Order: sequence, then C-alpha cells, then structure tokens
Amino acid sequence: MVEITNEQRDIRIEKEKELERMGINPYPHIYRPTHTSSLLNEENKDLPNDTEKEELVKVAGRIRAIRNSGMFMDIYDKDGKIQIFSSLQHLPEEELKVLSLLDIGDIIGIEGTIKRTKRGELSVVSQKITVLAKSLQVLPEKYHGLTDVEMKYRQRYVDMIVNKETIESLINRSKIMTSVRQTFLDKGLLEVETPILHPIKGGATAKPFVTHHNALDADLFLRVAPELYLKRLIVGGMEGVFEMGRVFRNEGIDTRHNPEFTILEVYWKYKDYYDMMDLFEEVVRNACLATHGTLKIEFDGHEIDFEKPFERRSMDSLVKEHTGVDFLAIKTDKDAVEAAHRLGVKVEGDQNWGQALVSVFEEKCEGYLIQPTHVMNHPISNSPLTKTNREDDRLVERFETYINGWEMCNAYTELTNPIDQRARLEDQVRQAKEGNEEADGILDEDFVTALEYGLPPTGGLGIGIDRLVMILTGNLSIRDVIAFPTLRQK
RNA sequence: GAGCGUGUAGCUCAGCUGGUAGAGCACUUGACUUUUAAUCAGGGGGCCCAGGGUUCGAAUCCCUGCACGCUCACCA
Repeated sequence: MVEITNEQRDIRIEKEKELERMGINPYPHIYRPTHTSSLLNEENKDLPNDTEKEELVKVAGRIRAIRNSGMFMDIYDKDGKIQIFSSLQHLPEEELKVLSLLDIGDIIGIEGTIKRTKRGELSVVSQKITVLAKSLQVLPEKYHGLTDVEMKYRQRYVDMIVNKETIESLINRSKIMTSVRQTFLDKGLLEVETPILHPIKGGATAKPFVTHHNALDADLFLRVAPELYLKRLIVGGMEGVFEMGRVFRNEGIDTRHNPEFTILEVYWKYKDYYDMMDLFEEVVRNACLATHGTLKIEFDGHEIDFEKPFERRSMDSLVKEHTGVDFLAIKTDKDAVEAAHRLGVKVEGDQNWGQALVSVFEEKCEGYLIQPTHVMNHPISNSPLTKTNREDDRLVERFETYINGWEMCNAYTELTNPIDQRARLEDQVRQAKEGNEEADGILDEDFVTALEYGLPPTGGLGIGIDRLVMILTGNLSIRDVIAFPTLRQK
C-alpha cells in the first residue's frame, strides 16, 4: 500500500526518532508481563474504591484510548482492558517525555502499582513506561470501528485489532477445529495427510485448479477432495482415518463459498452411513459445547437445537411433504422431468429421474431445513462413490445434513465393489466427454485397483468446516470465518 | 459469468437541479484534571478510485476500466 501523503504517519515517525534520540529502542527484544488483564481483575476483584496496593506488576497491551492529556490510558491485551493511570505530578521527567510520545495503537508495557480509582476502575499506576512497538499507522475510529468490508478482508489484522467479533470468530474457529480433531482422536482414529497435488482429479464433482510441475513436466490438480487417497489407507489396513485440510474448487465466490476451504473427511472400517449420522451429531455437539457451553444456539434469528437427535428424512419424503409429489412412484426419466416442470423447477429435458429429484429437493425443500436434519437416500445417478441403498436400487446410502438451510456434511456407506465402482467411474468419463466440466474425465485406475485388493465395509463422512464455524460463530459470510479470504489482486 | 449498488481526510460519513470540498473521531497547539466515546478553545490535513468525454466550469452529468458488496448462475 503506497501512501502519497500521510501527515499523521509522518508525526509518528518523528516520535519514533525522538524516542531513539532519548536512547530508547521503540522495538525492544523482549518484555515479560507478570499479569494479563483477566489475572489482574481476578486478583483484585475485592479491592475497594480509592485504594492502592504496594505490589508491583507489569502489564502490556495496545493503547486504544488516551484521556486527560495522558493521565488515563486504556490498553488491551488478549483478555481485555487495563486502565493505566499516570500521575503527571509524580512521574519523573523522562517518563513524562515518553508518555507524550505515545499514540493510540502503540504497544506498551507498564510497570507500576495497582489501584482502584474513586469511580471503581481498576488501574495500574505507572512508574515505568516501556515502548514495545511504536505504531506508525493510525487505527480506525474507536466508535464506529472499521466497517469498510474490503479493508476488513485485505488488512485483517486491523479488523482484528478494532473489531472484537472478528478476533473472537477466528479464536472460535481454532477451538472448533481442536474439538473436531479431538472427537476423532478420542475414538482411536488416526489423523493422516494425503497429497494436495493430484495427478488425476477425483473424489468430488467440482472444477479443479490446474498447476504444473516443471521437473516432472506434468500438469497437476489441486485436490478437490482427499477421498480417494483416504480410502486407499483403509484398503491398506488402517482401521479409521481422518484428514482436516484445505481443498480447492475453481468455482464462484459468494457468502458461502471460498475457492479454498477446509474440509474434514473421515473413513471408518466396519461402519455404515447410520454410524456416520451418529458421528456427525457428536462432532457438532462437542464443537458447540466447546464454543457455547450449551447445545441450543441462536443463529440469524432462529434458535437451533443440537440437543435432541437430528431429524432423519429421506430426500423423497421431504419432496413429497413440500410438493405432494411422490418421486418413488415415478418410473421414467421423462415423467420425472415433467413432474419437476409442473412444480416450476427448471430442469433440462435430457436429465434423468435422479437429477430431477435432486433439483426439486434443492429448490423446494432445502430452505426449510433450519433445524439439523439428515437428508438421506440420494438418487444413484449423482453419487458415483456410494453403495446402493439396501432397500431401493435407484437410491444410494448417502446423507447430507442441513442446518439453517445449508449443506453441512456429506456421508456415505462407501462403495466397495470394484466392478461396480469401475462402471460408475466410466459413466463419469462418459459424462465428461459429453461436456460436463465437473465430471472426472480420467478414470483413476489405481483407485479401482486398490478396491480390487479389497475395501472392507466402510463408512465415510465429509464435513464443511467453514460452514460449521459460521453456524457456531453466528457469521453469515464465509469470509468472516476465514482469516484471509480470496480477493482479487489490487 | 450476468444484473444492481458503492468508492470523498488515517477512520466513519455529509456534499441538493454542475460554481474546484465539510462534520465527528484521530492528529496538532493551548487550557483543564479521577477520566472511561473525558471536556473546552484554536490549527493543520484531500490525485473527491483511475482514464476519457460534455461544459466557460465536474466530487457532482456521460462513457470505459478497476476494486468491493448484494442478488442470481455454478457449487460445499
């Protein structure tokens, strides 16, 4: 960022130089505070008004407010505010000089005694001021804060300093990731890593990013899903594995999509999709407790209840409930497309029964699924990696859990039959040749070979971590839960 | 990718049917001193997103571009 003129920055640089002329390094190597704001408050919660203690403490933080010509300063550390009281009559000349060179935004350390003022504000009475980082940039206004969304995302550090909700969301993101990880580790599942650079795109229907390896002179795809590698680990003998990591999809950007996002995938031997429903519910409950301490939360004006078991509904039953149309009674692709058209749902004429069902579901049902709901039994046509439903061979054993109308996860009883798998992937290749950009154009032979060695019955679950964080932090935009969301270069 | 909207001081925003800029916070000088959006008085600070055009004259009207937001499309 190139500043042409900035008077206030020039003044701050001059103050920085003045500190150096006084023999003070405004960017020292180390400072060790003895107290955080919360510890200070905890230890002195019973200190009466207008009393001072003799104990010397050291605190540190960023100056956010200066009042009464420096007599009062508010500094903030990770836990909150500490008021600094500087008695202008009692501080030595040198300290007064340093005080006069401070600005809002500077990070300072204060050594002094503890006092509660007449008005009841716990304060540190400064005896020694140490500049820890002279700030050369002016912070946004204290009252309105930073509202320019572009600057919020481009200079997230400023947003974090000024807007408490921003740093809190990012802290909660970290807590949620820890909770999710711990839920799996507690069950004995192994955290693993698989390639991000894929020679063949696979594992999800999505447009990939393509990159190039010079020494190999080969194009590689940034992964759209880790699925096919994780299943190989199950073939190899691991009992259960999970990976939490970044995947990349070359698609549009909006409030619910970022080109790179965090997915968690877990595969567990001798489990099916019913087990994955229980597993997902446990993951969500633990993460909710880790961030809220309760299982009922408010989101976008709705109370969302994670306490009771999530509703389990088949896709066709939801469609029937909201439209009156029973897709299971429809036998041909043509009739299915016509049924969709009668409901006002746009479906291409050449689409099949399953695509029509999914389209109607997405348009007519999704929005109603505010409370956690497992939507089960998708049509087979767009689930190439899923085992056929044991009760209806037009369907598969798959579910997606919806919260607030958003798809939060995607889980299967994994397809393990290598012959069936080959046929389904060959169908994808056929679709790709017909122009479907998201279908996999090259069959991952090695993956099918792995299945030929024998994949035991396995349950798999993929969770959109960013969306889980959104729900649990009350954020309506995915950009607010990703520290550095993708933006155009300026 | 399409439609709509926004872009003015470090930040938050005014700026009418065109006459080359204002406020609050912040900064600065001074006053004051137990304040907590401290207060009071003075002062400084603008490539008005960029480039074209219309006009005697453009922050303002028109065109093009850039960035961001919202809605839609694709998707998780």
